[in-house]
Amino acid sequence: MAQPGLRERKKQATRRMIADVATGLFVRRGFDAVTVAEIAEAAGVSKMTVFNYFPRKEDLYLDRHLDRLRELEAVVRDRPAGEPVAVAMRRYHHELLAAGHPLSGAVEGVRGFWTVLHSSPALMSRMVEQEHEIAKLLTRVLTEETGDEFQSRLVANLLTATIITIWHTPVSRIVAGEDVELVRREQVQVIDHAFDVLERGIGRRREPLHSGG
Amino acid sequence: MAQPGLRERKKQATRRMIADVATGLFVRRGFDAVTVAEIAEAAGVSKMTVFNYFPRKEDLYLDRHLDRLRELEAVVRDRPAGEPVAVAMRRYHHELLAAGHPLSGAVEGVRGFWTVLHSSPALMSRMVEQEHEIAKLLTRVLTEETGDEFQSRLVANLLTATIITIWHTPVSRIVAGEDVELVRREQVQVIDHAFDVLERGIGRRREPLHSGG
DNA sequence: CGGAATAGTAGACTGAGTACAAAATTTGGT
DNA sequence: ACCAAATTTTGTACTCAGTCTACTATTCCG
Repeated sequence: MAQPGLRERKKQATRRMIADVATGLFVRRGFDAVTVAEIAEAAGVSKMTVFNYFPRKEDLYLDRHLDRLRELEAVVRDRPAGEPVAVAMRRYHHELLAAGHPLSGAVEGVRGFWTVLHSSPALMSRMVEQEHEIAKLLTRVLTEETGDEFQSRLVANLLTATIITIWHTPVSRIVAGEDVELVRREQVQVIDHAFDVLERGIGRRREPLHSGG
Repeated sequence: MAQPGLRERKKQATRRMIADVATGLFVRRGFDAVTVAEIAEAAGVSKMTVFNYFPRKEDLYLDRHLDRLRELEAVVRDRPAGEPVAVAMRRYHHELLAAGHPLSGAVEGVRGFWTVLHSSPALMSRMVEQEHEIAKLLTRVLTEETGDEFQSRLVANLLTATIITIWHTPVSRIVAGEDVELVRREQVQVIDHAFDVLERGIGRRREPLHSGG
């Protein structure tokens, strides 16, 4: 079994350290007001090293992207045989929420995260690009599975739109000052409603969301 | 009535001229190989003037974006009372196709356009950002109409995913070398199939796309 | 230990985008 | 035709992200 080895462990530590230093500076002073040279200096490392680990400045802040991609790929690939993707994805999001995972969006920390994100067009742009990469990933995986590229891309794009909406909803509510615990509780219905619409289509009339129950 | 006036007419002419010069250079030599300074020089204008008209270099190439937003907004706003958005949007895309409009995607010119687009990550990123702006626009218009922001965002994002897929499909087929006329003819079904899935959901089994008929 | 990989450094360079103040042009009124 | 205000354009200098290259330090493994 591939024991990481000193070299690999040092690399991961350096990577984390740089990202943490950078995030700290971004949160305190805003994304645009911090230069990469400053980050390098504060992290005790050369500017080139920063770019070695993070090809773009924005990636210093949005550094969980690869993990997310890997997880979403696993959700699709490892689902029970014959189970529709939407079902697996719905379950996954319920689990994220139940586990209090930051990516569920219904978590205290998103307030600060979102504020920094919104302060910089460059960061927003990169985030949108990452969402696009989710769609590309899902397209690829589904195409491998079914062989029908058009249908796969359509489903992948719709699925991604659903995922994005599910994330955006609690985040904007929390940023708007709503109670985190309340948002968290109602998020169960948000997830179910979004996937209901995805599975049954926007052409069907449905109950309004907060109709009690 | 506000006759344009010399000043305004000159501005529009200058804008067009700069965009045309830039596009010409991009097509001939690739997006990244052309500097803004060069474009300015070739257009007989200062670099600052270029940035006056186009805030980002990428906007020199993707300069129809505002027009597109305005049209999509009109499609939603001016649809017959009570008609579902998806129906209006489906009709609009059939009309684009029938009119041989470049934005239908099923047109000879997309080959060159797409090649340049794909050659540059910066351009691709900007295009994705523009697609995101479509979703934001639709969210805003639908929210104004219904008052339900969550539902509006969900529908807007799904609608945008559908639109994107509808555009991407003929483009990638044409780039792959398929016959433009064939793609154009089959695009009618692509549009209908995509909107069927949007309206009826991905949970329903449907006929495969090319089952004849 | 010692040579091969690999990680990190220094510093110069490119090019997008901004700041600012001076110069040119259009406008509308007289 | 002329003038003054408003607006557009320009030149210049600047900042900063990101790249390139040649050099040094560290880790790996036999």
